[in-house]
Amino acid sequence: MSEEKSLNFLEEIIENDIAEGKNGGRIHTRFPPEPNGYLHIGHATSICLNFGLANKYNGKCNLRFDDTNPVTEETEYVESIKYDIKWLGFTWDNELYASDYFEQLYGFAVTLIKKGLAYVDDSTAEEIAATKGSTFEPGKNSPYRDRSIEENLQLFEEMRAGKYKDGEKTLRAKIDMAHPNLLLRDPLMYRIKHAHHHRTGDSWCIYPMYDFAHGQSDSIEHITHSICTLEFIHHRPLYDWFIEQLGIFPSHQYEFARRNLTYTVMSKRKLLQLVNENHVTGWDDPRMPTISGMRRRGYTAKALREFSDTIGIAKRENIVDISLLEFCVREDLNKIANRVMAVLDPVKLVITNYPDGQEEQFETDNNPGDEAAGKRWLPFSKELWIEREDFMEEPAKKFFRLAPGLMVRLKSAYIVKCEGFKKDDAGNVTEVHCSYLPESKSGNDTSGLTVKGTIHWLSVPHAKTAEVRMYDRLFKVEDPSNEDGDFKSYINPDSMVVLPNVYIEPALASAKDGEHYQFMRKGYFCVDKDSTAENLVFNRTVTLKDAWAKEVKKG
RNA sequence: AGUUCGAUUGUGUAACGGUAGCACAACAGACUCUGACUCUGUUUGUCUAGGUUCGAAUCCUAGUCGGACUACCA
Repeated sequence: MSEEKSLNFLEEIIENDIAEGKNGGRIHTRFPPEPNGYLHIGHATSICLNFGLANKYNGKCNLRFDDTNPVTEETEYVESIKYDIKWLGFTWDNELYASDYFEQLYGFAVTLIKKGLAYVDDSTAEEIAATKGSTFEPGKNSPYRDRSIEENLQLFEEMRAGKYKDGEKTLRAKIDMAHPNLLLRDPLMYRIKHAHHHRTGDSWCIYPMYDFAHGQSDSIEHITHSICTLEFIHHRPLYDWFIEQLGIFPSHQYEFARRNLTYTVMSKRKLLQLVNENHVTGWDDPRMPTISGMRRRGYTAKALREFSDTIGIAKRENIVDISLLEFCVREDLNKIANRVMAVLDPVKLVITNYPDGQEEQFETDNNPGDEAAGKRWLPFSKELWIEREDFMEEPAKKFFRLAPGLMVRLKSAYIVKCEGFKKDDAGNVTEVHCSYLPESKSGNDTSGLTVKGTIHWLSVPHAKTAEVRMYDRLFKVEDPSNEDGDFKSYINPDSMVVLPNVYIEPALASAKDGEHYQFMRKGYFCVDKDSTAENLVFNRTVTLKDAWAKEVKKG
């Protein structure tokens, strides 16, 4: 496969810029999160994009926290964001903060005042909103719009000095109240907030608006390609206006369409609701589309990067099928996860012709696709646990498992033939009775038989137990945000089903937090951080593809 | 209404005037000591209407549909 991978539209722009010698061929991107929440899969895409582009074109990528709103931002979020980026496999060139530029930004504001391009406004928030106009109506000039430069300078200085209360005054850019782009109708540059900032403490009581900080921060850092999502496209003319009036480095912003995923929600507001209203256990609940949640669920960084690569990047609205994400997760886990046996819904299998009290050990591959993963031993005895669904009293068509008269291979052990079963008064099968073929021993099979089915099993006296949390998609509908009514009414009630007593191989008892396993024929699972010495907890990361389930569905 | 971005199979993304391709999903089959993995094959697409051209997903015109914008949030 030597075919060239085609370029996405950002790579095309970058390669053109390099070809034309723009910025001396230098490429510098940045990832600019606000430290007011946890990163989600949408951010992961942006991280992969920005860091990936820098890597590909031998450039640099900064991590810059856009921390211009002290009320919502916290150091805790800074730490979680840094952790997630590192975990995803990326390293930033500089760790920066918009708050590092507060003094410089203040200077920019003074410059604009002196050029007659900014003014202090005494209007209230309501008055400003009321005079903003609308998409079909121009706005009205503020009565304070024509204050003298000297007066503006003095008032702005007093704002900084703490002479005024929150909301009493703002600094606004003097652009055009009739501009067709609402964002250019004298946008706010500074507001008063007597609030403690996570980094600058109490040294400021005025804070720049995002729009007055973001573009200039990029400029200060000499970012060549400032990449963000489409909803900021209307802000670009404003950033360009500030940059031009200030005569500073012309960073250029490029916008791409944010990625949406089926069966989930992505907005911070909605995710926050899920957490606050206890629909999930926290930001890192394995059902959350947060990076921390997916990590806990057992998704790997490699799978997330692969997913990001595969879905590509464009400008049209989209909703990516979550099965693609799941495919990427399986693809990676298939390579790295050791196979083990676990019986989730047990029924006892008794081998009638196996001697009482006899035990054997069978050797089996940890990963048949990876010799280096090694082998392990499985204890075997007369009584085994098997999966309840692997037995049918009256077998369906194409059912290749156990039913009276049918044979299966016990994985890595013997071929057994079902001779009968026992039921309780309620009609539930309590025991399956089989005979085994001693000459069919795995690895040394002289029986000459081939059976269609192979099932997993666990020796009753040797099996240990664990708690298993079976996760499924969080919502019942593809696009919960687009349905009528409250998105939360579409939560999947079965998104987490806890199995408190699952049988596992004895070797699994020492599994460690975060380890990935494939429970053969059942799916990929990982050890949850809630595990204790007494109670091991596994999360189901994702199921295996299941052709039989499809067959059953078809009826 | 204004500004602005967009429209290629069920989903995502290519094709840069010259055979509409790739991945996922779906379907059919092969293989299988995991009904997994792997492999093979199949179905489904250029928003509409005009125009330019030997030739249009691509260029032009007009329309249609969808998104975003009217926070002292980012």
